[in-house]
Amino acid sequence: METIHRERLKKTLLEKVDLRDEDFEKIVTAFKSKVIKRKKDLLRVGEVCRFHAFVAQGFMRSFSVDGKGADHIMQIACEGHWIGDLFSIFTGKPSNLCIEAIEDTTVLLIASEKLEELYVQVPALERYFRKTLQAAYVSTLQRLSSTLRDPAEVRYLNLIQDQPGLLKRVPLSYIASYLGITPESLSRIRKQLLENGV
Amino acid sequence: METIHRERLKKTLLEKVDLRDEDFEKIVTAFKSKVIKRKKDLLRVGEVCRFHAFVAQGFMRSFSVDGKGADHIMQIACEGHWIGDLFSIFTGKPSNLCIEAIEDTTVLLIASEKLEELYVQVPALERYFRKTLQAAYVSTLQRLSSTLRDPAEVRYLNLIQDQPGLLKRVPLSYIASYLGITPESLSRIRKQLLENGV
DNA sequence: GCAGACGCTTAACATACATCAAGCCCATTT
DNA sequence: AAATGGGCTTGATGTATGTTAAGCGTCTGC
Repeated sequence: METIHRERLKKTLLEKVDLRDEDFEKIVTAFKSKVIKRKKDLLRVGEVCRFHAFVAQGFMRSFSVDGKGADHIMQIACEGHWIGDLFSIFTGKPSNLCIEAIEDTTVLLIASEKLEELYVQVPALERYFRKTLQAAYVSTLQRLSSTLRDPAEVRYLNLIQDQPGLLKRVPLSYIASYLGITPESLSRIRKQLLENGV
Repeated sequence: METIHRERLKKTLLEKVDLRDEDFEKIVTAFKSKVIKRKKDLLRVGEVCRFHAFVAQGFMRSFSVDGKGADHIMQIACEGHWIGDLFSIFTGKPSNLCIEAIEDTTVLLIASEKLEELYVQVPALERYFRKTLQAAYVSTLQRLSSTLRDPAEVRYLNLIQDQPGLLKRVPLSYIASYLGITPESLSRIRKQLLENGV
């Protein structure tokens, strides 16, 4: 594993918990790195997801495909974030999601079983994941709330305010899908905003 | 605390983890019961939520109010389920939600701080809440996914299939709000379904 | 340098759902 | 029994978003 990716992982863990160097060494050996080319996938619909993936460099997305073949993006994960299908990991059932690289991406993978074992040896790691899970849950609740009550224009503005980097590196069609609208609708919304000087 | 409510709590915990009687005794003394009359609230917008509430009997709902004064129901919790504002509990910030009784309801309250202390004394309790949190998160992800991809009719059918009891005890206007539509729209959807003999 | 694919935009039209306003049914109060 | 109010439905109309189809740049592989 390249040093830069190790350091990226270490930095991310240290943001939430204290970790002795020897603990980090134990942790890092449980990961293996993998490069995924743009538009290639890490998980396909129907497979059981047995890993958590840490995005060391690049962008990944997870999405489901509806009856008409349209994508619906659940998550967009950039450097320093995790991606996986928690439904499949926790229940052991086949995933309804596809996980794929948006650009050439390096992920660090850890088997979910292995992670459970590490929890016992390194309690700080369990604390890290509990905190991360809590934060992700709260953020999903807010996304749901916003989806239920705000029009697409407001959701778009909130998104680019929270994650300005997205616009630069992710196609607009993906952002539209993440917001739950079509690329055409997003295009109209953006035009409207431009005309009003926002 | 009435015996029937103690037993309701005990039964719910035992569904997910093993628990010695003495541990349950330790746990149960940390709760205090409270009766909330129909339409009265347990938490108001702007307050910091410092508790988890176990619904021992009755129905509670949590909702936010938008700029036009319309409710948007985030959660409907019946007997054996938990309700609270995780955003506020985890961040310590004031809540954007109101939590209120749908019918006369008995809740068992535990301070979130107290719960943290109990985790140390009774590891099985921490395991219980971790599992519960995971399940709730996964279920929220699926609700979000459905909200993004399915029309309201499908979401309604899924809801009454998963929780048939709701229809009997919760006003349709609340179900509409939970689905993210108006009561008028839900009424039309139900009419349509009746005409098609569903 | 060119063909093709991709990402984005635009326009015309269709649909799902919201809004506004009215009225009905049923339970509760008087 | 009449009056009241809440919950639900209905109809007419409005709006946000979807659908279909076309076109336009830009990048990329050949």
